[in-house]
Amino acid sequence: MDARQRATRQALMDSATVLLAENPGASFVEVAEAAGIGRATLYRHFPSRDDLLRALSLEAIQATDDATAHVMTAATSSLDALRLTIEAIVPMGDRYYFLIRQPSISDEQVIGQLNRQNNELKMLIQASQQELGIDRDIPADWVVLAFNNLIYAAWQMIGEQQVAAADAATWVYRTLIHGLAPQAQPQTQAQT
Amino acid sequence: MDARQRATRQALMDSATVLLAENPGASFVEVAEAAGIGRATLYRHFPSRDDLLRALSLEAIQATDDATAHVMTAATSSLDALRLTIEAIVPMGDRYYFLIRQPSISDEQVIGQLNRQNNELKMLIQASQQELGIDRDIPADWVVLAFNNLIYAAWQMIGEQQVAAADAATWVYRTLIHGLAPQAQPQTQAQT
DNA sequence: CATTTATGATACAAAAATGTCTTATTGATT
DNA sequence: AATCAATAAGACATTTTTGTATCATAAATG
Repeated sequence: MDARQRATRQALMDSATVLLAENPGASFVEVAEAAGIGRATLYRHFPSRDDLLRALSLEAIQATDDATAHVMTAATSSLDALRLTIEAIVPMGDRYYFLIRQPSISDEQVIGQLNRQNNELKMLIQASQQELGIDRDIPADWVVLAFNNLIYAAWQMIGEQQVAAADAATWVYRTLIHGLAPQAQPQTQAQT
Repeated sequence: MDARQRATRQALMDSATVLLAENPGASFVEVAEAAGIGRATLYRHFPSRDDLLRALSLEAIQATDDATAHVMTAATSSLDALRLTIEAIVPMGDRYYFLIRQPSISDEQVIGQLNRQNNELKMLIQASQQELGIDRDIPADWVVLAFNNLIYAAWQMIGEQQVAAADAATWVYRTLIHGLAPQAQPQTQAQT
């Protein structure tokens, strides 16, 4: 029954994720071309555009869950968990980017899963605020938005400037937690 | 010749900016409906979709230029100029958001203007690095991306969470420069 | 008030996108 | 090697989108 079917399906989903991340309005003709398969085959796998979007979204959500599964056990603090999460997600590239950029996800399940992920992130942030790793005066919702958009910035940086994912992840964490002003040096203060 | 023509044109561009910022793939039917005008009138003003996109882009670029025109003379330092720029742009909402979200701008002039704006921002950032307001070890391109995406985050925050633009602008600057960790207090250190 | 001019409504045509179906071919499976 | 399943290619119908043209109406200008 299956062998090349699973192969084409995976190749299809991979190329579609990349394509739709860059151009969310791409047509099914373009999706099929990008995957190097016939349009009929595309429809056989995904009867409608919504089906494809839904499958790609759920796969991306699952992939981010997998990538961050180890975080809670490995982290020494909530702030450290945040750092590990960034390091896990930034290298995922298009997969996560796809989730952010998609404007019209109307599927119940997808929306539910996205809300769950955002809530988990928010709770992690609130825990960090309890532990005084993040200022309690900052709304947790702002931290969530800043987090997501800095991840997006990292994706752009990797794509446009050819930098390593690990470097980009470092900058995301640095920006989010310490900002880009020069770090206070733990050495002799400068005299006037 | 003109009177209601300019009126409808402005109302049209305003509503189109909002609509296309939220849904970049909106059809001309939707654009006309959102503006409350006939589809024929829309085509009379903008013969093609590209014409509309181009006009909206150039208007948005001009608007951001206007909003930041005072910055260079009013700023006390490059870092202060960055702060003033954030405070000027964040309240612009959809206008600036429109510029970021539009995926397919192929117009030469628009691309040129966007590059100019990004270059001006980059030079301001490099000046801040010279003045030690921003760490010289951070790539200026990263600061540019972080800047733009945090502005975007501010727009989301204002729209979703009903916060004041001034507050959002504060958080953007705080995140970008100092990060979200608790600020070092200039008072007696806590004893163990 | 008369004339010009933008507009709304509608009709129409061309193109693109979506979705279904059939047939021959190619690649797995046994 | 024989069979079965998946695919490519293409025909076809439907819907959406885009763009043009016409005409009557309403509003601004002189």
